[in-house]
Amino acid sequence: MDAITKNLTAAQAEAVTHIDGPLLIIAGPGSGKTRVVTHRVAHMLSQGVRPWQIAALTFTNKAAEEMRTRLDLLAPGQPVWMGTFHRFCAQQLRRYASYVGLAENYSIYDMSDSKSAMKRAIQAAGVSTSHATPEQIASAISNAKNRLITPEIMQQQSGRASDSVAARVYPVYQQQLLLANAVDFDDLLYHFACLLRENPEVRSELDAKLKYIMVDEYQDTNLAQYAIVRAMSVDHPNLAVTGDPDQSIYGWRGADLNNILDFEKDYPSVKTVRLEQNYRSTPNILAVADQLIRHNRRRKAKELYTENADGDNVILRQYEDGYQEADAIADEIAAQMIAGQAEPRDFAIFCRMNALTRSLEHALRNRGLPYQIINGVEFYQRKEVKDLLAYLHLINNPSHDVALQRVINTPTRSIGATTVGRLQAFADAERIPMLEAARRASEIDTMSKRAQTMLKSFVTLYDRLRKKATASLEDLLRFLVEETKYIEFLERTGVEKEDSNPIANVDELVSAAVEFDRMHPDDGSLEAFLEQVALVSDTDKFEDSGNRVTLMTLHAAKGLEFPRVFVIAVEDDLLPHYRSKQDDQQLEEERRLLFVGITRAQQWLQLSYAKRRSMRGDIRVVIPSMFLSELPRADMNVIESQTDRDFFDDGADESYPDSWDLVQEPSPPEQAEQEYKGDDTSVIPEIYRDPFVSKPKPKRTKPTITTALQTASDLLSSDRVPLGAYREGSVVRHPEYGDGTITEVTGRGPKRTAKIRFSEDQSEQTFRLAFAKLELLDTGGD
DNA sequence: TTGCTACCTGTCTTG
DNA sequence: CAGGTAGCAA
Repeated sequence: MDAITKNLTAAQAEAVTHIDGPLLIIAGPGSGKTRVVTHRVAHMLSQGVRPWQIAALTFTNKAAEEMRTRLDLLAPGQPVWMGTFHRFCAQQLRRYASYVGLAENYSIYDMSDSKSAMKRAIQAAGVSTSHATPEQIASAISNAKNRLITPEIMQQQSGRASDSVAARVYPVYQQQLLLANAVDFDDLLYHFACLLRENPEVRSELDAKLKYIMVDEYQDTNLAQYAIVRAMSVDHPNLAVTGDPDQSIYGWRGADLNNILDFEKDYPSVKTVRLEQNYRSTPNILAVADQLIRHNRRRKAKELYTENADGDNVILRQYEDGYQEADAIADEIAAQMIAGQAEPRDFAIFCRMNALTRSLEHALRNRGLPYQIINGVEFYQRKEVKDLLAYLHLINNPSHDVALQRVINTPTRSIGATTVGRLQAFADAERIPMLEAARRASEIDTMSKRAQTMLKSFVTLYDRLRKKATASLEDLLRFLVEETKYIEFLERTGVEKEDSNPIANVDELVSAAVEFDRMHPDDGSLEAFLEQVALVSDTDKFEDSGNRVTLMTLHAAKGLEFPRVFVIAVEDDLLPHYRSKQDDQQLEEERRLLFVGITRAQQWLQLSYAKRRSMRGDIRVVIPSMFLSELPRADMNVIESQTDRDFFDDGADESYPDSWDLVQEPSPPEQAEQEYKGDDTSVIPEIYRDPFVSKPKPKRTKPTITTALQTASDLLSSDRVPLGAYREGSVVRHPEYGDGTITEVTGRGPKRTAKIRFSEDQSEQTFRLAFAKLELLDTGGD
């Protein structure tokens, strides 16, 4: 026993000291899995294993970074390869690109890229979408790739109608991707797996080079990932996998639970270590989690236990509706913070769908509580960012047809759908990329002279940009924005943009480029930047640096832990999701999802549901999740909704939280905000500084006339006049219309509206008070 | 041929 | 509620 193993339990040490031969670590939640993995690497290094012989594969960049950080504490600066499956495959494919028909500068299509590529392929295949939507076709093809089914094999299998449609699109789609020198996410795994299968010399070379392979979250591997790992562990079967069948939540994207359940069959000489002691949660939380997961049939029995001290009971709480839920949770967070028990970073709020974070967001913002949302509208998905990235993609890879179609008329250059369609037809006929087709525009006889001229000038612009390809990213981006007059384009078209600030996003992208230049002084190529961008996910943006409440989906929560956790909307049709209720396996996966959520909590946990919830416009009566009835009441406090407000009595206004309505009575939430601000103001502005935090989105309700923004700073600024101060006779000033007098006030909450007669031209306009940029000059009353 | 508006439809989780 | 599409005006 050396220094590395001395602080470990017997089971942990057993796993850490096992170097050669297959190893299966069944690691329950909070069992110190990362600790074991990093100590194991450190131990291997101390025993003479060379760092470049080790590769650790994870599912998220976050997990890889965590591993890297913790290993650096034990064995600083060792070049052990750590990263996601997708990044690993992307790098290998750069080396072996020609083996699968790609060039080394191939592009990685993101979801929306592959979606448009799919649509084009469906068209080109001449397939009708009346029996299968493009999404269904895409999903069938994705499933095929995850199971390493080639287009030829898929065509031979006479499956369901949607499959046979997909089988016809599949080869066309792959053909077009190859022509565009591009891959989708599934291809990264698929191509590399096929490469290993068809090229024994490459396989054995990598097997020998990477003698020690580790896979994290092995329960989430699909067949392609399984095959990749398997292929690299034939001559040197020193494969160590960690996982927990109870935390498998990616079945819907091809993960095969059998990979871990049958690991012992695949590798007969395997050593299996079970880590069952939990170091994270209180016994109460663990008991609830354990009782829940016992209802699953397809699992390996596991005894979870902890020596941690008893904690608070788990709270199961009912609310009237989603808004009350949001307000009450925000109040609870504020209260726990004021009581000095906790700070924002201690809290996490989990939900099944991203859409559910909206009301929470609003409630937290109203109280000045700093928060971060892990998904939402992702920075790299925003239109202006995607536009500029598309230019970069096209500069890096002239065959990138999806990028070309995005930028060819952005900013508008009078190259419309018809022209693009003809260009595409010509490209398809000649089997050339569309940019190449544009160069030969004069050969396209169906095309008007005008369109040909426009295409020519686009190609000229492109060639000018392309000359800058080897400059620094910052220079390239600035040149690009300048040459395309992109800012002017945004200013011209973005007048009605009410959320987000597109120009600020452009600046943010430039900052990201500057940062990348700085971090990669040597290898800072355009290609590396684009790969980086393609392979970061929303989940990876989680940072513990800022002191903020975290909102995220249950899927994103895996692998993380928080002292205090709320799981919201534990309701039938949401959790379990209604599309999962038909199928037993899917239902069990939903149960595991809740299990993952519960086991993130260290000391305090609340599960909640509402009596009714408004979903996509209308309000529905809610049935609590069946999972709630499976939980042991001994470790829980069940709290039903106290207030019994009659929903229909109040009409539509009920659907807005009370805090909107500052007119009638000062609501408790506002008081909470005041108190909290007095207590500690330092945390509040922080959220608005961090460029990588999703910006608080203003409520989407469109103002009737005004284009004024309801910005977060408006909501937070203490000098904001309460809406109740606006009444008939008040004199106000509007930035555009000048001074005027309120002639009429109607509505409540966000709908509270004032009619204003402006003195300048005697015109009368109507404004929503919550949104209009009005300055109150005289209340006109007492 | 382009660009805008109004309607319609689907409906989740992600590298 | 939001993105995509169809239909219409310029």
